[in-house]
Amino acid sequence: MWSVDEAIRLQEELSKQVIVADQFSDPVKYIAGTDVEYDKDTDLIAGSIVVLDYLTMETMEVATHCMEAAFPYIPGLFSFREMPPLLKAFEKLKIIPDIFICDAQGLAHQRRFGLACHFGVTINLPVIGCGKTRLYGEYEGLGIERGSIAPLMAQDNGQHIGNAVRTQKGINPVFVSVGHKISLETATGIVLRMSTRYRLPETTRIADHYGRLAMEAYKN
DNA sequence: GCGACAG
DNA sequence: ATCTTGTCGC
Repeated sequence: MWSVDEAIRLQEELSKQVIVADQFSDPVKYIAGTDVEYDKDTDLIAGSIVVLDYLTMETMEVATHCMEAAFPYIPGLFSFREMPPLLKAFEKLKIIPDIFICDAQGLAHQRRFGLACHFGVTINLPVIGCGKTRLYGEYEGLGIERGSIAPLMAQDNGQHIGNAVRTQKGINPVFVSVGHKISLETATGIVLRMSTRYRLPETTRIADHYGRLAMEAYKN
């Protein structure tokens, strides 16, 4: 595997490849969600990818993969832990989605290379980062209404690296940032559109559900 | 040295 | 991530 130093060098190198402009087919047909489940008493992790019809939000395909975690959880090196099962699940997909939404950060990362960037650059497809909690960057003045947005600013150079987004009135925001081949504005709009009734986008919720099932099935 | 720290 | 039911508040 990678040493911590090697992993950081790789991030610094690959981060140069991130594309922050919209590069996907105009009428978006399929949107995917990714998530990774953990087992509480083993090292097993399950990667899960679900493909939804962008307009109807109907589930079109599910792909999962269970394996042993090969890298520890280190804030900032998260992708080295969760990428392996996600790539395995990706290889099983028959439908190639137009856009992915990862349950983690993209550019809103200390080296501007969170899991959403690493995954996106690796598969060379559009990816949005949508984390449940903040990793890097500061924000203030986020409104209470659904649809409120506050810029996430990097503390090291003041760069606008993401958005804190209120997907439901009075509920904690999610943190949206560019993964690859999409703009922050487009990414933010898509996350809001996919978060119709809950805090998290449907893509993430459904991926989480199937990941849980896959873990159970694998253990039995 | 102390606090922060995606899942 | 995970341990975990009812409960406080709008």
